[in-house]
Amino acid sequence: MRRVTPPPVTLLDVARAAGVSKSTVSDALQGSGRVAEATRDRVRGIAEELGYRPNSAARRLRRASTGAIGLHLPQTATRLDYYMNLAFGAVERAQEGGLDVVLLAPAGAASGPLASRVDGLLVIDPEVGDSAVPGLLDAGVPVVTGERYLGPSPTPAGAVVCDNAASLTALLDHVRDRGARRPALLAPAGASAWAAALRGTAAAWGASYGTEVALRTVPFAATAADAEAATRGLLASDPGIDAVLCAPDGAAPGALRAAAALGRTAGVDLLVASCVDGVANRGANPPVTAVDLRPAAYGRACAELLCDILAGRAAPDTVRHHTWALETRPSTTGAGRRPPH
Amino acid sequence: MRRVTPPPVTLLDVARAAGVSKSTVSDALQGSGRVAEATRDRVRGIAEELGYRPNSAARRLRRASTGAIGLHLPQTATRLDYYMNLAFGAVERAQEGGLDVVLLAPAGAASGPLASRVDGLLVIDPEVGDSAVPGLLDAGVPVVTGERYLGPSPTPAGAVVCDNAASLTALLDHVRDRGARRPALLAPAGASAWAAALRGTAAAWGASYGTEVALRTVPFAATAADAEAATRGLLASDPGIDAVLCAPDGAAPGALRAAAALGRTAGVDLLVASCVDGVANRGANPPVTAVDLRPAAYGRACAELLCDILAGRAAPDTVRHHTWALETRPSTTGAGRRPPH
DNA sequence: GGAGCTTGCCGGAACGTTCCGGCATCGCAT
DNA sequence: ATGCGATGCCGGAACGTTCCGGCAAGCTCC
Repeated sequence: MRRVTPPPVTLLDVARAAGVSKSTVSDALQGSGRVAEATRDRVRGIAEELGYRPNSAARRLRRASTGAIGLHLPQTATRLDYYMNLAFGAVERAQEGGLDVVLLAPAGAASGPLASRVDGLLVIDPEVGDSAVPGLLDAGVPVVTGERYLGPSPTPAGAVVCDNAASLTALLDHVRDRGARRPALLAPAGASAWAAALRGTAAAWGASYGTEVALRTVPFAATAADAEAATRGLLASDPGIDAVLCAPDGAAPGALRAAAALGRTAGVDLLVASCVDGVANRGANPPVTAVDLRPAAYGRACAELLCDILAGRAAPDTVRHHTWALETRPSTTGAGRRPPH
Repeated sequence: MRRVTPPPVTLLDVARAAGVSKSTVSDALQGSGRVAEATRDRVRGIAEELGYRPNSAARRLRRASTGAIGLHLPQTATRLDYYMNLAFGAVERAQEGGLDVVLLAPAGAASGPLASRVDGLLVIDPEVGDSAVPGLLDAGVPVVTGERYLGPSPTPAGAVVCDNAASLTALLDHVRDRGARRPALLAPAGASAWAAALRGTAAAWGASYGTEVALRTVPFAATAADAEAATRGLLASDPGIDAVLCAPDGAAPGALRAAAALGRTAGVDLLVASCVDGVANRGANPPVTAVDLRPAAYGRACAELLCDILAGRAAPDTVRHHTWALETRPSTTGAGRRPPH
């Protein structure tokens, strides 16, 4: 069997091997202090040769920083590949800044002394109803939220926001352009900034066109079954509806099912679109038009802002904007047009 | 503005407040050493009152353990909610053992001194082609893999495996039971244990029934489009095929699309099932029969094994088994039966 | 040629915890 | 009384790093 503990090489080992003091080694490797270039190179070489790996616990203790950031995702995230993409984007960017990302349990409560385990926190789509969020905002470390937090009290140190009003408007304009006159919105429940923006925008858009966007509330992470039921209800109470915009990721196929069951042709008779893109939309039949929030890039942006704040490169209370893209697919072909291909 | 640094309470502060030494405080809080019950309670109370939070960097330095485990997911995982569920299961269980989970970047290469940042590693569905895996197996910390690693060299300290042969057999038996006589398998590319088991099982099952299970290779994390193309190809080359088992998560809707496009009725004319359950299957039209690998429980099991190994409760080289469940849905109703409901 | 500056390096303290050995004190049996 | 083990607590060292003050040696400049 291999050695259980291949004895770790410390700074002192390198120092001895190089015939200098540990301070010099530290300075040489860190690029700090005053060290002759020749010495620096020599020390670097020896460290490399010995396979020196700095002990991160010691470093963290001394520097009073943990070298890690926490990532909190909505409790309901587990069904959405959207958040997986976002998480990996964040990990990638954090790594570039030398930071680890520790995944926080959605339940959140039982975790220990958060402040001593992470230097900062990424809180994605914070919902007012999420009991873990206040604790996170108050953990004593800088917090960057993905989307704003609408709850009371502690202001996060930063936020990266999407222009949800603009994206829903674009979606509504798009289905209108494809012939829809009575669009409906399956709006997410809960008090997230996203949900609030969508509801407000639907009302505003309706007002500006002299029509009203029918609203139906579905769970934050609605399933296809939720969307199907909501769509059936919607069409039952108002058969004139000719487009269903489905807010949550992954639920749009349910709207397609409802359409089929009610004898409507999705994409022609009844346009269907989703406010969040994801694998379920691309794989649906027909594929569903959606707003691509570019989750990986979103994750990167959040991590980047947190890195910048931690490094003092960005002021606290910085707000940055993240851009989206409209992915047009056959589910919004419209009656007057031939389906592509 | 709030104080930037609400001065951290150390062991020494508690000791002073309690009128004892720091050793006693440490012993009292850890439950170690010999401390009078009365003292222990008093110290606990004071620590609580002062809001004492142990500094994890110091603790880790002293204990020579990091208090964290790393989690590596396949590079292609970002599109699959399956891995998100698995990850959260692992986080939950790790937290019960007092461990943080740090998410490793799929690319993996650029990471620093892994061994000093984590006490152990979870490597899920390790593919031979994944260049990050050998480095992880050789990082000098215990590794638990989810599914076996088929590559050469370093043996992981533990593994949690699924009986993929049994689950695919169950799926094949199920479609046969529903009338299918010429099932086909959309098998994943790549050299993972999962892919290997599926191929082997398909061959064995075919042999035992005197028929041959047609094979078509699709990417490890195939999209619906991949599955659609593969299904078309399959049916073109052999129109007698009456069931398509789609290995990768999220791809089965493509098989449904292909069926529709070729004038077959999915669930009746052509049975469709998936070897991995996920939101895409549940939301498809019709919903797709699948093997539920219970990813959250799987993640828990992996984390639990690693915790046990780290705590010395499980021997190195332990292998544990994880159970699956067959989720029967309308996509495999079969010709002879009425679709449910 | 001495004052004053810069350069290159070093020693030691500190970060906050855990853990080991040691020292009183006390009770109990001899 | 004396010995002795158990109990309760304490002091100090150690973990490996960073960072600050300091000290020689060499340089410049009048």
